[in-house]
Amino acid sequence: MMVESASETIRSAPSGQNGVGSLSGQTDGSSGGAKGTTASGTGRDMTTGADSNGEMSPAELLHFQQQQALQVARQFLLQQASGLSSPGNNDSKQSASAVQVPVSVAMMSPQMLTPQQMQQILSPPQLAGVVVGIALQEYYKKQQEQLHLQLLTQQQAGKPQPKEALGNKQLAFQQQLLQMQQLQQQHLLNLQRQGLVSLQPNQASGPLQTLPQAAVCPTDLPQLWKGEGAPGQPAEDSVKQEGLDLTGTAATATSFAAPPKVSPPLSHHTLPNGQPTVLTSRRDSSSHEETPGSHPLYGHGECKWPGCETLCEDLGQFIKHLNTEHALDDRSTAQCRVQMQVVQQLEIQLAKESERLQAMMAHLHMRPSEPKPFSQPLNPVPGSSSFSKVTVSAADSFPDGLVHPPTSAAAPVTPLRPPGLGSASLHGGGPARRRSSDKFCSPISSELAQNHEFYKNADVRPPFTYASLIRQAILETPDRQLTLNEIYNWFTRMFAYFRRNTATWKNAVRHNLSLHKCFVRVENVKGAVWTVDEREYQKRRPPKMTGSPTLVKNMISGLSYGALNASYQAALAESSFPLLNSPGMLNPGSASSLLPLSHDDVGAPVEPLPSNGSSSPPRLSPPQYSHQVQVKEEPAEAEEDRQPGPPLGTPNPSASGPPEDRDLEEELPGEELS
DNA sequence: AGGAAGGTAAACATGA
DNA sequence: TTCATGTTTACCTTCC
Repeated sequence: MMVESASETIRSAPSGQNGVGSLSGQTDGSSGGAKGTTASGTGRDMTTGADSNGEMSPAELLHFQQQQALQVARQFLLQQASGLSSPGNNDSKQSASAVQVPVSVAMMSPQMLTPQQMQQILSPPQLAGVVVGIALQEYYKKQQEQLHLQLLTQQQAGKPQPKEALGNKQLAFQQQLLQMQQLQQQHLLNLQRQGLVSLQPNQASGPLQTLPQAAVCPTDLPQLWKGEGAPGQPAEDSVKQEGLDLTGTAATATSFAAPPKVSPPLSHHTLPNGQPTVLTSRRDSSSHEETPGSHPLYGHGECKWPGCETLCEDLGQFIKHLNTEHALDDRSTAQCRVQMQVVQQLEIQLAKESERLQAMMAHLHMRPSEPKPFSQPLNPVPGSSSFSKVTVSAADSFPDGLVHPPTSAAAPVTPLRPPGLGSASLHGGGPARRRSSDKFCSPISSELAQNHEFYKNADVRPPFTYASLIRQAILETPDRQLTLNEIYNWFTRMFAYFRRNTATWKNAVRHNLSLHKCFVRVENVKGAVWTVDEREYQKRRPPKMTGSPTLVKNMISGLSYGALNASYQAALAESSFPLLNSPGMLNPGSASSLLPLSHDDVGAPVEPLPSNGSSSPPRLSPPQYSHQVQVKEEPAEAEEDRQPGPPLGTPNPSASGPPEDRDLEEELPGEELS
């Protein structure tokens, strides 16, 4: 049975059922890998093209390459001089894989690293050395290729070139290469000393191979792109990547270059559901600023070609400039290759990060103490007990009121339990059925408002009961009514968790709708819609009064709704004000929905309800549904509910309660009390 | 230990 | 017939 449900989930999810088809690809990471492969292949193609499409004469080419080599060497020496060892020696533990830097930090951090934080980690000055190493490697290879090309060209073309001249040049070039090799080795040793590289004997000749995950710091790329230019430029300036705008096509993938334009490096590559878009995202990111009359390499009146910045008045001029200055030549090709390498590195890193994200999310689906084997993160077994025990205490509002859940990296943010909430957050090893918000203080609307993005992206089961979720879904709508399918859609829209196991939770939703009296089915012209009877909902579950269960019980059984309502407020005053004051409460969606609700549910008990007689729908919450409300009518209970006159002097918000009070009232329901 | 609440599964009915 | 919707029951787990 479970298997069937799971398979159904798998089938139904991509089918777009209930309008969630757009989410179907969220967990499919294969595309990224495929694209990555494509990128690699393209890179090789480009390399080949560079070799075969050279238009410069060998002498020019050699000169050009030498200039580049010198420039790179200069930068390298600068890096050496400025000291790659940056502030934290602890960084020396960031070994071979620079990716491990965010890994360790992220894992140790109580909160997930934001892309900005990752950026800070990935692009500190010490990483410049890595980049220089890559640059050296790149240009070293290129020099070799060009040298080989030169030789081939000369042999085939049979150009009558003085052997001596060529020999001298080759000699000088080879010396240069030798120098570069030495620099490479020196650089490698330097990196090794600092722990940036774990040197392996067979890789000593190629730093790049030792840095497969090295985070290419694009801030250094301009140095490469500008390598042949401004030879007299002070080295310091070359490090500053001054004025470089990397927001063009090439740099959008690495747009975390210049500080003012700092943007999360991964955010551009991560869909809201957390899936990397890899290459497509590069296109997207480059095209996002593309307008019908623009060009991805043209923006803000200047050429966005890496290291160019040539001012162009209009697009036409730019096109002309592009065709003249950035035609297909070795230089452009080399720049492309550099850029591709950057992209490749980022893709590798992205793949690593995505993998880590999956592992983290999978981990979060298991309780830490859960000895069960690692379950399939992307397709949890529906109905399994382990699945039910997912409850990461995401309901716990973060004390700082921040929305910790990420907006870009698909919420690896672990909803870590705020220390201050103590056991309430744990709710005792909480299986999902003990939704924290149901029994404790976190209001669902507040919680959802605060962690909306998190639940939207992270495959974490929301710590709310189905009933509270359904209620929230209904209350969020202006009309306070939803069809079943709309409720489904709300679930899938709001919670990544509910984008799978559709058969399970949909059944649960229907079950809850039918089971709980607080959900009223209203026959509409179009069909049936579901509304919420707040009174029933609040009556449904008693507030968990701290320290006095008996009191609660007495209240439930003996007091009228008004008294209960008063107790709600008392409890609220004690426990929930901080939460209610949280920014989440000001969420427009929830707030807008709260006001009328308060009017409805709070006012109802005090109003002379029986005006409609006992036959009237007792749980007719929304006034607009004065028409036929049917189903699930419990006249007896309704009569009970209608015992007017809150004896305990319940504040009657329906009379003249300020909106704030109404909001508070709305948040009063038992589930939101502690 | 037992009840309450909630989650899950399933059977069944109904209507489009 | 199939599917969505709705109802109901049963069983389970967890908490109190």
